[in-house]
Amino acid sequence: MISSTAQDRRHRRRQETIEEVLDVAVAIMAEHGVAGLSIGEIARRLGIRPPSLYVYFPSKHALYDALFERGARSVLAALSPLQEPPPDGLSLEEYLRRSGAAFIRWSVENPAYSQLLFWRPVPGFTPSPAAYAPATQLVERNQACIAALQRRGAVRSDVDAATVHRDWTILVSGVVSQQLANAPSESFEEGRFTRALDSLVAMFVRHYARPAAHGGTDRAHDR
Amino acid sequence: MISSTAQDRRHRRRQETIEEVLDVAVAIMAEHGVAGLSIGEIARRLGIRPPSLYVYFPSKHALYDALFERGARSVLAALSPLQEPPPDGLSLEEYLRRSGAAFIRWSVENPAYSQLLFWRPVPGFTPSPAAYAPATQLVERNQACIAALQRRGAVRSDVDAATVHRDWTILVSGVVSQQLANAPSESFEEGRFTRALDSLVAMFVRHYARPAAHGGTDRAHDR
DNA sequence: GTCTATATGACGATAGAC
DNA sequence: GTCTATCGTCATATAGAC
Repeated sequence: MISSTAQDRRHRRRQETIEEVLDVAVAIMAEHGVAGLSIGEIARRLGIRPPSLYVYFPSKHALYDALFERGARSVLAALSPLQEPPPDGLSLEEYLRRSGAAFIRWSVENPAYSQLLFWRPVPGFTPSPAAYAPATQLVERNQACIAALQRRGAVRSDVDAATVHRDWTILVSGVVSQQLANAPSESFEEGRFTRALDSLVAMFVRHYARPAAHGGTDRAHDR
Repeated sequence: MISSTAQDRRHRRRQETIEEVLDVAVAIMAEHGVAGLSIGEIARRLGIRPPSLYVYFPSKHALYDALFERGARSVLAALSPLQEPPPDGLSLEEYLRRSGAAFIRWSVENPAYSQLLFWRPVPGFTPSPAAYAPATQLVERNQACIAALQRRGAVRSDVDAATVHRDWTILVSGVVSQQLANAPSESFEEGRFTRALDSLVAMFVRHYARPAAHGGTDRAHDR
């Protein structure tokens, strides 16, 4: 049993070191770009020699894989407070505004992760299924929410939920892509593209929401 | 005069070599990603030694700069047939559909260039003003077209043309970003995101077009 | 188990012979 | 203009001290 606690301590210490390595790696990616990450630079900042890093990660690709999984878990956590079954009285507009804002905020505040996750800028690197799993979960959750809103009558019934979801991901990824490529230093609040979200949600809802029953706020294109 | 023609020939020969180098570089970027470009690989494919390339480009960044300018000129050329002042009877919807399709098609058919131009995946590289000029011209042209359509009465007058242009670039870059990141091997015609263009144009026009005068096809949100 | 020391080969880049 | 030789740095890998 003593050996067990010793193992635990060793294991915990190892995990702490791994987290430290990943933290430094994220900082370097944020400064020099995702492809600008180098083993030597990580070791330099940690005050160790490059070969020591191979104790924790068998290769640079394995390091990228851990970063990918960490990033996917992070964005999943950033979106978890408002996901799964959207609260009952929540309108499509409110759901899109909240989930869109949360995702876009995370993306511009974690540019290194979002580039690694959504742009694939590392030549030979493909994430492992394990690292990819949280990312898949994110997409599925979002798609399930839109489908639920459609069953609830908040979304036009003459279009596939998958199509609505696809178009929504295009809008959101367009905002992120434009903001990060053209003005990466602007904050979420003051970003010239992030501020377009409300306008885009209005446009999207106008096109895809089921028109309200109590009058004619909108009537083209449905049915 | 003889020396002049000799110089011309030398100069032409040099330009041909430069174009050859750039062609090979684009092919490598398409295979291994923009950051996967290497001087050694270019030399290998051209059957020369790496140092010989420094006769034509003083550094790898200068090579990227030439590639950036070449890409910007290429996309500008791909869009030039339908630009500047949009033809008189052309509706907003038709203009967006055509210019959007042309840009998206170029982007998915030239993924290496579009990543270099719009994603900035090379750590220390920033394009020179000369290389950047054609890209600026592209944006200005598009913005001018939207402003012209607004003056002509095809676009709502209660919003800034710059806002309309910003939202349009978000849609288009969203399509490109999603298509290249998730399914880069799909063609423009069969792409699961490129095919969303018509639907997105419809959504966009519904929100931003000035409603037709002859009836009530649409009436919400337009002053 | 974790580190230092050291080796290999590829890279971007420069100097200088031809 | 093209080459050889060379430099410093990188990712990667192995050997061996503690």
